Amino acid sequence: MQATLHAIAEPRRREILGLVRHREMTAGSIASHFDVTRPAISQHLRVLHGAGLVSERRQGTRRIYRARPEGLLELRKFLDEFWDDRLDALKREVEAEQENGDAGEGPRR
Amino acid sequence: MQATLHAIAEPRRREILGLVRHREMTAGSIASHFDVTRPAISQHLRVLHGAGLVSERRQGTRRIYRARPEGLLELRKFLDEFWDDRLDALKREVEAEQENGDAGEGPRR
DNA sequence: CACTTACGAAAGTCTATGCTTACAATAGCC
DNA sequence: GGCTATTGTAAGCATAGACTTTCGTAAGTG
Repeated sequence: MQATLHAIAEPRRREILGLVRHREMTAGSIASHFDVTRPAISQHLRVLHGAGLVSERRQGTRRIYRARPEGLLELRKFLDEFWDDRLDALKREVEAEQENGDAGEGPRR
Repeated sequence: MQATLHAIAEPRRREILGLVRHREMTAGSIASHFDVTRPAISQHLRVLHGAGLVSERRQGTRRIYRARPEGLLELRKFLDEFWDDRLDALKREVEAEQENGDAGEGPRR
């Protein structure tokens, strides 16, 4: 998950993901969408591939990339758990507050 | 969302989030869980707070922090959309493949 | 008021990283 | 075999960022 977060924390890499989200693209055509040099994009693609966020397929000398949404599964799970746990905690707090119902307490803070 | 990703891409900051996920904590008690200096944690807390991932409350000279799961909403949405879109695309591809049913094509790749 | 406690802010250091300019590798074409 | 096209790799550079030490600040306490 560290690799996933590190990969998508970089704006350019998220843009790349957006490009290959629906269709396959060669490294070259991906690079042509940006104003940085091709090797820079190549390095981003390596990071994305290393994190399992894109698949790489070779066709002759071309390399064809495509988004791999499964690569985001672990992160999604992390966020969902965090979210649920926190909401549960809020719920427990509210309930505890109601149980020791010392009226006239007034709004805290 | 850039701020959110930047914030949680750092492992130490995720640990901090884990600490204050269920309970409030002062900056000092948070820092005591790590082997780096207190100012380092203070800087992490500033990043987390700037990204809206923790709330900050002052009580005398103490600063009390707590996780703010709402701060993850936008990122969750981004991931969900990405996920759904991509699965939809896969579905469309499979259907298209079935429609032009040239049998004997065999498994690709 | 002096003293302590609990912090953040500022400045400097060191590493990580995104970028560039070479260069190498591999596949097709004549 | 040469030639071109498409791409990754290597090395170097400049900026970002995580950390440290030092200092400043605000709230209590005697």
